[in-house]
Amino acid sequence: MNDVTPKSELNIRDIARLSGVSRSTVSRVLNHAPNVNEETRQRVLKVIDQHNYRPNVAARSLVTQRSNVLGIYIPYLVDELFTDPYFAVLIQGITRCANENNYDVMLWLQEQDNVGEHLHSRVMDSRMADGLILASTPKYDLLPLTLLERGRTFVMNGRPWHQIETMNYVDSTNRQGAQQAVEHLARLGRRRIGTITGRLELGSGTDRFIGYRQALQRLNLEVDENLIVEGDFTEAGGYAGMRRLLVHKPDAVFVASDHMAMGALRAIREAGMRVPDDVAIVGFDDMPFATLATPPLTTIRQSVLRIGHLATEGLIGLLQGTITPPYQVSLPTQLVIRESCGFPA
Amino acid sequence: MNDVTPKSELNIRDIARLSGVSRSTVSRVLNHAPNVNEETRQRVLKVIDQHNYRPNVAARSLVTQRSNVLGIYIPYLVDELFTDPYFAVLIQGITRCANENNYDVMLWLQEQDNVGEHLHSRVMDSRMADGLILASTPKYDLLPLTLLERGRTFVMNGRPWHQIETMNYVDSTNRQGAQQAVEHLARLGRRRIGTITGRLELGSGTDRFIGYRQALQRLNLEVDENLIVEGDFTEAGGYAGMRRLLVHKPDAVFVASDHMAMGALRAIREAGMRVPDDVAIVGFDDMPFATLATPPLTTIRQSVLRIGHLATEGLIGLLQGTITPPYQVSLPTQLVIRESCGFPA
DNA sequence: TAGAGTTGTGGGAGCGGTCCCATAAAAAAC
DNA sequence: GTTTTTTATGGGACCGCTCCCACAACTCTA
Repeated sequence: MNDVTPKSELNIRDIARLSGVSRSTVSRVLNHAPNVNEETRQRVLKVIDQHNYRPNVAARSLVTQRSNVLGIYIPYLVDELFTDPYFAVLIQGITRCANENNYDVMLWLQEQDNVGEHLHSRVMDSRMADGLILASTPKYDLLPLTLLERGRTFVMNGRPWHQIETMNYVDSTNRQGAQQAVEHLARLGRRRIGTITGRLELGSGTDRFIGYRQALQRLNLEVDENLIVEGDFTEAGGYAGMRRLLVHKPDAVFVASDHMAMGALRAIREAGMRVPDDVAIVGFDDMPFATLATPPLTTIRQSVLRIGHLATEGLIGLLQGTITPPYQVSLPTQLVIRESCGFPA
Repeated sequence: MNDVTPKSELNIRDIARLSGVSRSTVSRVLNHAPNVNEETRQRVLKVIDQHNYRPNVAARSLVTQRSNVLGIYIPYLVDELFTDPYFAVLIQGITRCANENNYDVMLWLQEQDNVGEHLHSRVMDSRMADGLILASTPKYDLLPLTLLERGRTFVMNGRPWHQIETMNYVDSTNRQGAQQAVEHLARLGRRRIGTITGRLELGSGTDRFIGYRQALQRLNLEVDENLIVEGDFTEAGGYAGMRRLLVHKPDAVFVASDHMAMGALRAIREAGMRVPDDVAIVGFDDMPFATLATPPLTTIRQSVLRIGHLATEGLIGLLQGTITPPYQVSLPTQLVIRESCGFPA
């Protein structure tokens, strides 16, 4: 069928024979073990190099019981409508840290159809990954519990919904972030502060919403249900949400993600209103495009790259036993003031 | 170090013992081999289910010499400035098709620092993946040649720069697409048609530029070097490019990607000019956000999801011997008329 | 009813590594 | 100069699976 002669791979015995030593010695060279004569080592390395020999990973992991592979599980349809850069950046952060530590990365994405079961069994079946990172798992997704039950090692990105005491996770301080946003708007004299929430079945969505309410209460501002619209973290959701919100004439809106904020800005522009003059906007995430918005977006910064990095670092630590579970990290957020909410007087 | 007792995994012998058959029979059940008594099969399946047994992938691939893993290689820094949804969608297309065919997906991303060597050796060393998909490889990236030399199976996304006769690839008809764009602008009466090119060390960048020139020549329009600006496929590049272009007063611009077109629109807006009245714009890609632009973007559609799908399908076919190399696919593009270039009279 | 074919099952070898243990040679200690 | 320790190396067992071959029991054919 195939014209290419599959160059029969050499194995460790071949290398041993070619360099006149035993398999054990070759293995020692490969694994940087001590007690190998320098001359011998060089000889073996030369043969390895000449023949482009690479140890067979399957054989190696069969005996070591490790694969040096981390899995990323994204139970979240990468939105077709306006692809969310959040995940691209997160994946980047994870792979970078993984590669630095000599791990490769395996990817499991949610599909439209396999809403749960299929993907779960894929993830569970393939015992290929030593450990997993679960990206923003929704409330109804029970994979974390299953993994816990099976005794597998994993770190969640975003706080868990269940068994929070025992789970490993890295999260931003979403409540505090939302509070910062609302407090900033209040400080600028805004009083009718609305919100477009994120997906409430995600921890980040719920927590930012809670933070919003807490801030209003703390500031003794009325919580007007008309000024609360449920969004879904998409641009389209932000657009739709803002259109509904505008009817009730807010003078400021805390939008739970920059992505949605872009949609919100579009809706405001279309309505012929001005930002920040008529409506002030604060987003969340500080995505790369926040500075490019018109006007540039005031937002709450969280470093997604850093979240990915910390999650990976934690996972590797757990796997290697240098970290004792639970590994739980909260990353502070930061208010970034740009023009979409006007400057303080 | 670790409190969790690592639930000692059962192996095929355990399952055999527990269900009172031999390893061979369990193996037959696992692999849906014929000649297994129905009653026996059920008994074995029950034991497997009760104990959540999963065959060890390392052991299996050691003997079958297959891993059922595909690798994706992205030699392209996922841009921090304005993350390109192209890759997110491509990855989605690939993993979907891979999963449908019972393959898992491994990811290798370019990092800032490992500009070449590091990543290459990662990819080459890990013989874990049965085959690879290379996403938009630049001219100077010699990985395809190395892989070819080593006899490994891979499909390129975007046409190769070398050994084009023997390489497997899936590409859009970029030249024709660019021609469609320019011809459309000419048809609408535009004469000073400029372009912001993509990264010219990518096939797509070069081909779209070639298509632009060919179209002008075919239409007997002058090729004015002042109306040609080299871009890099980023939003920021589009913005910068358009600012330079505006000085020479084009009445239309073919922008080699929607992503750049967003930046171009921003530059035009800032300059106080109007689209399409003063400058008509045609993009390329038909990204999800093209409809959301102000004004909605006329563009050349290519289905990135489909490209990913076809590349994966091809790769799997090559691996399984149902496709004979070279596997070379060209996907037609399609002009999508929206408002950024005005409607035909 | 003997011979040939079919069906269901078990056991051995081997995939390509790692790691423990044995051992020879060299170096250090007394 | 003998004993002890260190250094360098080799060989066997094993990781958990697949696949080939052997073989028993049963069915079919003439």
